[in-house]
Amino acid sequence: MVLEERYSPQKVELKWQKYWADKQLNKTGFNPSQKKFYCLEMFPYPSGEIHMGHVRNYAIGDVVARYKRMRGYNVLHPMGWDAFGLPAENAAIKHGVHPSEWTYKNIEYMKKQLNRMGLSYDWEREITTCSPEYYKWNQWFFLRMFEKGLAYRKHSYVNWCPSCATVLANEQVIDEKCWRCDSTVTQKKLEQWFFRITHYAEELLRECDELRGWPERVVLMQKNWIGKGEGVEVDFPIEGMDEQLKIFTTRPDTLFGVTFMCIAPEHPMAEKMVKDTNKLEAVKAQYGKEDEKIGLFTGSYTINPLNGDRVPVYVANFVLMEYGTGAIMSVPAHDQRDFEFAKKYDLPIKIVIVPEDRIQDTRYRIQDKKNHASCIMNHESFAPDITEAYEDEGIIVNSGKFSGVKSDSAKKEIIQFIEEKRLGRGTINYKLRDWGISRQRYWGTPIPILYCDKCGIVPVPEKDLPVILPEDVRLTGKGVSPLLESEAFLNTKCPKCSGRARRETDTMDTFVDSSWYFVRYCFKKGDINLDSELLSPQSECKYWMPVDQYIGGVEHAVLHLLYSRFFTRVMRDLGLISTGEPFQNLLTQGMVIKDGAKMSKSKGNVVDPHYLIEKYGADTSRLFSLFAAPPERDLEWSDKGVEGAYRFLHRLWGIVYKNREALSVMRNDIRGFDASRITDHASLLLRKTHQTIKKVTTDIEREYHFNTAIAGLMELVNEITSFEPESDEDWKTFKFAIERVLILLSPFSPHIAEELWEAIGNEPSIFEQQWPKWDEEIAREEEIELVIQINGKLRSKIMISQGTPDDEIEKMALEQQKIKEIVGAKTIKKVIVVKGKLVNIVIGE
RNA sequence: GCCGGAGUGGCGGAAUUGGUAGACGCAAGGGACUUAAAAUCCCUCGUCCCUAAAGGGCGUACCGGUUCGAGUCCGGUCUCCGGCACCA
Repeated sequence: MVLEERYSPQKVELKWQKYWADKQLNKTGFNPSQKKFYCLEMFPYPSGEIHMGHVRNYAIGDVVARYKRMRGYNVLHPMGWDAFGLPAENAAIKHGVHPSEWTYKNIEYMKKQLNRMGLSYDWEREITTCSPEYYKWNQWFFLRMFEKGLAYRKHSYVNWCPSCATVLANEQVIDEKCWRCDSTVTQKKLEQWFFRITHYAEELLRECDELRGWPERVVLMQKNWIGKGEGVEVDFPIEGMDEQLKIFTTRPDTLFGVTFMCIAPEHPMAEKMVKDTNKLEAVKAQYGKEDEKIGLFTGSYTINPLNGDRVPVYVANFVLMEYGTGAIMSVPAHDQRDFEFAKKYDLPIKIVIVPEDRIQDTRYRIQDKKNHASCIMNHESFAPDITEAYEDEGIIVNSGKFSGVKSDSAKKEIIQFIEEKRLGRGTINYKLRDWGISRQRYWGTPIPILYCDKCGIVPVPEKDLPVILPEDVRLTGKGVSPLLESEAFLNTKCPKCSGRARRETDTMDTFVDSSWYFVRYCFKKGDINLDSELLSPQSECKYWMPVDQYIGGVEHAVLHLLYSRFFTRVMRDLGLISTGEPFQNLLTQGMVIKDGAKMSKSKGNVVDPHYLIEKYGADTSRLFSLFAAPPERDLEWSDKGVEGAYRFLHRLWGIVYKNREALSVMRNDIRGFDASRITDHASLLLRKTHQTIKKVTTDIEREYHFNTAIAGLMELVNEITSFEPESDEDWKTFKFAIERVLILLSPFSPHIAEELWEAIGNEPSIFEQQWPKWDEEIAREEEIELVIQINGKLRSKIMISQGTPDDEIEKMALEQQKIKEIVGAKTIKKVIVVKGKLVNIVIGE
């Protein structure tokens, strides 16, 4: 209880961290009658040390959790470890330490660091994804999805790093290079396990509109990622063959402008049409290369079913097999890619859309009389002089009975025509692809599948879960997947026929782990039966889900967040949970920047949180990172700014120290005090205190604008500093102001708030206090500053009392000496009075 | 290229619904205390003109518009950042 003169954060912080842990203040209660709040921050990868991004992320989350607790919510605020992943394998290769050992050691250290920050986690719900008791359920979900056809195996092209000998996820490919070893990534065809996320494409897209608590840009990124395209599939008969070429287009209004066709190198028809396999292989090798469009004439022609045009078919490296039908119609006049291709291979260009304002230009109109087919055959272009494709809307020309129609209505008419004539049908395509989850790595969840010579693909029976990741493997970083070399793991018996079977050696993408961890937090840690826990009618999950506030970096805007939305829907459809949307509100915090760039070791601009906390303490570190910018914006790090935050806490400490005796002796009977006996200067402080309670509360509620909330607290502390109590009522007001400051500060800088709270004679813990309320009456200013403008320019200010009627305000303004001088003999045209704010006098020349 | 977001003092940022631009903090300058320094405290601090004090002009990337009044709304331009990128 004896307050030291000098604020030493180390002492204070360790003291209270121990106290909170002993008292189990952060333990989650389960009380279905109490309103709940699930506050979650994205869990870290245990790389070894926390960085400033973590400090910021977790400081924000901790403020939310502590604030909501004080607002009377039952708060779930858990933490865990995204513990599978390649860095552990790299460490193993480099230092010869087992990934498991490396990971658990990192977790131990990082947990200490998080605790040193004073974060209010309930560690009884800690998750470690690399523990069998966790990843067992990855496997369990996999089996359920396999049963439902949501997990399947297929051949596809994947990003392949030849040096690391593994598949890479899209986000691990940076400018066509491997993020780890910088070698050029190639496309490789591999058989892989996929989750059928596309099954939920429409729902995931549609329900984006329900994500009202998400930042708009993140929702938009998800929408774009899913990429719905509405169009039409059309069958083009192939000349001399009994087959049709099915194409997809979103531009049926350009169907009459088709002058050639392109198919993907992997398209089944390519091999049938192209005789020279060497040439076809050459195009295949260039598949997906963006620098150059390469084509190969197949020798075949198709007939445009709308106008009978005979058009050549090309194999082209830029046509994607994965989207649409793998075949496109090419309209060089109205698609820039087709235009470039046409120019390169000297193919005809036919205009079918003219901008509305150029419809009188005769060059575009006359073609209908000509024989299209012969024009194309003779390479006589309809539009020899254009330099680029016209991709916008306009009037349809050269398109038979559709000529003269505006392109947007032509789209509908042509689709209708196609469907009536049974030439094709309206379709929807999505850019979203199924999620490839196979990784040729060791440190991940084994995929619970067996390959039996007789029975084929056999799922591991549920009772045999988990399929344990073997410990005794050799990690070299070269050659094949490490699990392939573990004989004991690889060879097993088929559960169906008891014959010889081989295990799947690929492991799961670590994004699987993080796609449902928020559900696992709803229960205590340890080896639980998640299945029956979830299905129990009293399931804690029903109470806690969905997450009320999720906080993390914007770099997961699509991947992790989209996967989680998908997984949650799968769990819902399996009857395990009732909500489909996992995160009610999402806050994406900005990056921590220094010297204009993201902190990174290679740039040498890293601030080490360990050093920071050693020097200034957790309270200062937290306070600065919350004060320097609003959470969603990038935060420019400033060592001097940290000093400023430190000074502020020192100053507060100093005030309390100076008055410690008087403050602690005084009884806390503030509620009963007589406001009529209060002195003028004390009533100003009292008002400011109520105004600050209001400001801090509304700033937190207003999208967590902690920076302005803290600024408000600084203002109040400035006033307290210059306040000198004399009478009893003064002292009471003074103590009241300090107490409010401490409670309002406590979510931001918890330790110092707790220490000073105790020092002025209160029982800990300050976190058992209710969040203060303000009195609107007391907070209201009696007098307001009225701004007087003339023609919108500020000319004078006067003090008036609150609630002065408009006509009186007007009169007072016009009577001002200065205003009279300016107005002089000029006519007053109009006077505008804005209540409580200003008067604008409009005068003539 | 397409889709977003943002441009405010020397700096980080305030200004919540169209109503006093620059809260709060940092830096800088001046002063007090000190043998001295650090720490602390006090004052100044967008810019230009002018003044003895006062005043006044300009100012939220740039150009224009709406309005009694625009950082805020509308149209156009420029710059920076982010996402997607041969998706037919």
